[in-house]
Amino acid sequence: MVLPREFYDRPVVAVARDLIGCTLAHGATAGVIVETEAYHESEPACHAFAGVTQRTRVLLGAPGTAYVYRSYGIHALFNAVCEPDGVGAAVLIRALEPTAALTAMRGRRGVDAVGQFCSGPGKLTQALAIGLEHNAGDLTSGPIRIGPRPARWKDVELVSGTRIGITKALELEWRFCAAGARSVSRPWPGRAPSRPGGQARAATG
DNA sequence: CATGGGATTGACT
DNA sequence: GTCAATCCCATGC
Repeated sequence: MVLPREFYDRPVVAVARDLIGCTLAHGATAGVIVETEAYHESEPACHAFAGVTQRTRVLLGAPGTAYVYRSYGIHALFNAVCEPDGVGAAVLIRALEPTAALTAMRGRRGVDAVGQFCSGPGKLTQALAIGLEHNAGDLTSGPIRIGPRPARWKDVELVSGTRIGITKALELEWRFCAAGARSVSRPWPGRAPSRPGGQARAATG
């Protein structure tokens, strides 16, 4: 079961929220999405802010397409393109809770702890063997599959915060996470180390 | 054609 | 806490 193209043809922040709790699978490996960030051409942290280039062609393309790019020369980061064709917007998948083929993930990641398999945008692509060759692939018919929330994730509680690792548009609270998720990429911005959840706010919808 | 900058991670102090 | 690895892309000559 795969989410239809219409799911992605909506405001990117709504899609980022709704993707929490959904499943991401490639081959035998799979996990539940527990952390996302939204990016939109209207704000400068988005690659599409500067307009159409060869790099952003996919990002500005049809919703329900994979946008995979290399970060810091090392890591592949996976995004789901959103909003109508011609609008540059995508959801960055930042963390998963691993659910299938954990042995394969362990081998690819080279670490023992399940909590380290997919707790970051570069880690999950390595664990699921998602690479630049998947850029521009169709998420509704290709090898990478995003499915609806399993039953126990139907009413997942969300927290929101500001995005991570960027230098522009720092004020936007476009990062979403499943409350209590263990496999998150980084501590919540501004929270005290000894007080988990300190500045995280419950998402209103 | 040369250069600078990352939507990161892992190792080290 | 700091810092290097490493490469694609956008920009500017």
